[in-house]
Amino acid sequence: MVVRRLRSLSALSDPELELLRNLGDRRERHASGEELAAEGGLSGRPRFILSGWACRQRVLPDGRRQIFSFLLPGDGLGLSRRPALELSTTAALTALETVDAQPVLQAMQAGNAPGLGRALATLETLEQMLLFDHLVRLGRQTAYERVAHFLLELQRRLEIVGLGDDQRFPLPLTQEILADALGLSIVHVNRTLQQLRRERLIELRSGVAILLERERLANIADYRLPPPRSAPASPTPRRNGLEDSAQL
Amino acid sequence: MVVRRLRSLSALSDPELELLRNLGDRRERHASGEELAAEGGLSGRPRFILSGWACRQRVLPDGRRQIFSFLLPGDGLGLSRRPALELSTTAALTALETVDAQPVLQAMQAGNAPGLGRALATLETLEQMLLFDHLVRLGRQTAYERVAHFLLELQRRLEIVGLGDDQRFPLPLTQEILADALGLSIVHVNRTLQQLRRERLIELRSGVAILLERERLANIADYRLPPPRSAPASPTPRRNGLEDSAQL
DNA sequence: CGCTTCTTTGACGAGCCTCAAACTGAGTGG
DNA sequence: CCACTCAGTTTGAGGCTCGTCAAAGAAGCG
Repeated sequence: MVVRRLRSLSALSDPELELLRNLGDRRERHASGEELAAEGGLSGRPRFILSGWACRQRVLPDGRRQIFSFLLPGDGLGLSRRPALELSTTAALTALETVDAQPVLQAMQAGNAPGLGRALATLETLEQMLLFDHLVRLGRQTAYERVAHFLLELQRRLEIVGLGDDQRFPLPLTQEILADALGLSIVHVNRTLQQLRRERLIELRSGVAILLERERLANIADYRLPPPRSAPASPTPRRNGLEDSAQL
Repeated sequence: MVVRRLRSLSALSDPELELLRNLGDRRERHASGEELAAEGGLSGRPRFILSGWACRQRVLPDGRRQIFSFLLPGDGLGLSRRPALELSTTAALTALETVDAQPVLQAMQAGNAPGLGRALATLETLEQMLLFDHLVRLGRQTAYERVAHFLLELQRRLEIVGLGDDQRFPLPLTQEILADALGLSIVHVNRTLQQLRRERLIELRSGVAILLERERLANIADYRLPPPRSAPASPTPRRNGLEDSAQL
């Protein structure tokens, strides 16, 4: 999972791969709904996600909530060492399994992991790109476009780490969570999904999404995918990212 | 300007201050509307803004535009060395004056500018906080709240660098730019501003904004200011940040 | 089976957008 | 000094998108 994600960002040397594969101990499990860190920077507890979904969000005093980003298997939490402010909270959306990423950061600081350094730098850039995409969705797209764009983003991200294929992927989110991410009401998310289904663009049932017509969706949402960084991921036994125990 | 901004983030040693003050050469001027860098990372041309306003934005193929953030005097462009992707473009909103920030980055890499390192790290964190604030505005606030929140943010940021006081500040933006930042139509921005004026919460004329009732605005918009980092800025001869020649 | 959580549907209204046009102010040139 | 233009602001009318309220199904779970 993590190996796969980082390799998609930069070539890694054998010792670097070895380091990643040895991260296996120091695993941790978190229940759905658990708060992983009060701060945005998560300073001091850098981790990788092995399985499950989390999100970064802010809750307003009147109960409104805005989700900033989703964290999927292979993504990192708190990898950038920044002074922490109350930027956002990170919460597990499903049961979650993580590993300590500290050894990776140490190797980088010691200077003997240039590939990992590049990979993590690119990871940060990509995260920022996702934030920008999200701003465009919220600021300049209709509900219909937002949902389509968001589903395409998830499809792509999950395919990269080997969860799902080019049209099918796990989607363990309630419509309330979608609403809080996309800046819509639950009811309107529901109606929008129905419309996409009625038009045979997507299918959605029991935690699995299927993009029936990716091309048309991409046109609707003006979805442009990031330029590929390295060799495309090789086919892998399909997993849904929500198993009890996940690989690195 | 730059000195003031960075000092508000971290204590700086005398040599560090000296370094900043010697940045003066290698100034550059940019006309309003000019594109400063095609990429988000701006890699290779790190700069500080001495005077004028810029923004980071993305333009959709159908002409819609979303502004991600505003860059004010004292802010940096392309300071983080990230692999550049087509994340966003940076454009000057007014005539702009910048200086090369390369010497600062070099001193940091050489390891002999810990204060500057902290300052720039905090700067990045604050930038991300602004992005999150922006996401909340776009996703979960009404037009009325958005405008109020945004004006409060600008007031605070400009006060920190000594432009304007606790209720008055320069605002060289057209309503079209406001609309593209706040995810609204020009017409609706106009109506919202009128409402705020009618209710005697703000005044707006010829490039200057006045927040008549900051407290009430802050309540309306649920605006919470970031925790202060160091001593409050000392009073300074007021400037509007748009002069022909600006100080460091 | 009965609870809770999630999804779905309907009715209604408010917020915001679009279109269109008038108005203002700052140049620019005759 | 007066058209004239051009960018920006303001106003009105009308309509679509999306939110709110309410309640009825489904679906998971002990």
